[in-house]
Amino acid sequence: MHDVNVIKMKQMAKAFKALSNPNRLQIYLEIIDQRGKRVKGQLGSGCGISACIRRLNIGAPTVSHHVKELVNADLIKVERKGKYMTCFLNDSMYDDLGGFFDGESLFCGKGLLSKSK
Amino acid sequence: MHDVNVIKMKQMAKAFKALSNPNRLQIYLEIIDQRGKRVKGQLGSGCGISACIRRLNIGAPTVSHHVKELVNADLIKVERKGKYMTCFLNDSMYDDLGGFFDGESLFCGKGLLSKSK
DNA sequence: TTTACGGTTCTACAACTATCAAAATGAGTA
DNA sequence: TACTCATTTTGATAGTTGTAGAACCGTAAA
Repeated sequence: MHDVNVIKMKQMAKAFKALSNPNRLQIYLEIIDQRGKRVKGQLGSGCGISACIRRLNIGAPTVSHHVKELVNADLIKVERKGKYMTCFLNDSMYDDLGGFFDGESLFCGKGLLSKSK
Repeated sequence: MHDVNVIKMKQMAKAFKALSNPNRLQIYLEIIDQRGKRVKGQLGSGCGISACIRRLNIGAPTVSHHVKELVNADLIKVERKGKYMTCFLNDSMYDDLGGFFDGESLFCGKGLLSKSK
């Protein structure tokens, strides 16, 4: 009886996990901050990875790993421009996460859990 | 130069970590679902722990552990009613998390990270 | 082509996490 | 008091995660 909600919930848990590490959360915030946001199709300025590496107190391999996790959780997208890597916010996931806490969520008050009674 | 935002961000990371486990997320959703919500001061029906234990496929000690983590992350509150334990949503944290993703957050576009340039 | 640089992959390890079983606690009830 | 039930604590274990170091890959500039 696999509900669409169950899938979405797993996706949410994955996103929360990606945001649960302070360094990863900072990277995510930096990406939001650098206006890689609300520019579907045509990309905004985005956020360079090397900037993150410089600002955070962790090594390049670790940042690379974190970025991969954020991509894997659908929170951000990355794009290669020649030698450089730029990160952009995934707007739809950002919106989904916002919807999760707005009291109108698919998850609250119906479906998923309440059906098991 | 410890900002209030830095503290808040750590709190957020902690909350996300608490929600990053699927079972814990389900418990949280169940607590929202059972109307332990929007009833400041006077508590709603809340969510019994034994109900969670029955519905989730994990043992009582594990549920107890998860509930403690949710409390520790300020996501929920618990109250003993005689023999039973009841969980209630922490509204202010719920709102904070919602605010995180609404584009108006303290974290976006100013403070915290942008100040480092 | 050689060099430099941005970023990745691989490997390893310490620290942490989820889970269970068993024992303990605590509150109501007989 | 003794008994029962709900929940917690303790202890153990299997698995996961964050991180760094070393080596590597791709691109661009000299």
